[in-house]
Amino acid sequence: MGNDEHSVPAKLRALPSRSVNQVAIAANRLVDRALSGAGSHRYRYAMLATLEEFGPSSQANLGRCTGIDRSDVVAAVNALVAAGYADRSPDPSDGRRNIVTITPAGVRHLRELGDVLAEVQDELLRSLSAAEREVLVELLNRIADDRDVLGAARRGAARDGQG
Amino acid sequence: MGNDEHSVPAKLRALPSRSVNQVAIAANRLVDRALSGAGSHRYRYAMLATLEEFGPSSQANLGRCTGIDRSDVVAAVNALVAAGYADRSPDPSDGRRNIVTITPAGVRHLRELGDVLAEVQDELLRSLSAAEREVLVELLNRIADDRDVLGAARRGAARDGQG
DNA sequence: CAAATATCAGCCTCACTGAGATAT
DNA sequence: CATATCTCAGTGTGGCTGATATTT
Repeated sequence: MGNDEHSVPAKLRALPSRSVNQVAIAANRLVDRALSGAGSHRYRYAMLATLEEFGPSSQANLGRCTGIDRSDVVAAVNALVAAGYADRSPDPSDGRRNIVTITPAGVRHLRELGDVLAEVQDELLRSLSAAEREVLVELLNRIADDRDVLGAARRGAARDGQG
Repeated sequence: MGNDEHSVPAKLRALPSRSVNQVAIAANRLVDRALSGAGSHRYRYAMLATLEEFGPSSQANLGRCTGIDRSDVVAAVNALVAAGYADRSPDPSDGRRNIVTITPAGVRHLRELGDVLAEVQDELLRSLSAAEREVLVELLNRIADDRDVLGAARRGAARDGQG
């Protein structure tokens, strides 16, 4: 029989969509394990980071900034509020919206999770030099930005605010 | 309110695990749509490519080469056999194994899917130059190889065959 | 009326687990 | 006996859809 040692076919190694997916699987495994060990979750980190960097935000906007589905934002905000890491209050100037605000405890939690995640990235990327890591992230973000525009346009967003 | 135009926080943009996941989501969306349009599936392409490149193989080995779980290999092989793209027969020299072989129709199907996938890659990576695409794949494969060794070791594989 | 928001209820699939029967 | 293979049954969850109520 041809190949009883496991090696990946050239056709698959040369397929970017596949390589990126394999790495994403590994990355998510590491991240999810680490964050759940820290009593948190990918989505919550993303939302806390957004709230800290951009200030209070509607839930819809949180979804846009993080790429998390509107439907899942609800649950994640619930968790943040329940843990005391965020406050949710109705927007006085727009009755449709809730304004979500990060709390001091949320800021502390964000820092902790940031430390945890830094270790995870280091583990994930240990086979890459610092320069290579930068290149990788730059290329990935270029693709993500490119595709995200379409996604947002298709969904009819990217139209409110400073737009 | 801080940021009503949707832009991604720096903390998230600088997180490789996140960037890679965003791109993987976009990639899988494109690939799955295209392959299902061609009446096929990611897993089936991976297995056909493996069978063509390495020759007939046990199902367990197919799983190792493609990174597809043993459990999902069963269903994918079923589909290939039902479509006439592969044959499955018991291994005369090892009663535990099935030997899976690609058929001529399977080879033709593989080529078709290869064409479809080439277009998809081009669409996914349209914001990158040819050189950048190569760099991206090289870096991703380095990570995947690195992490895969561990995964295989943890699972107790990478022990049979040529060692 | 059209469009945006928050929420809920639920879907599908992928990656994965556990256990079994069989064979080495 | 320990280990490997194939198979099935089932799980968790991530990303997503559809619908509703509310407000703009």
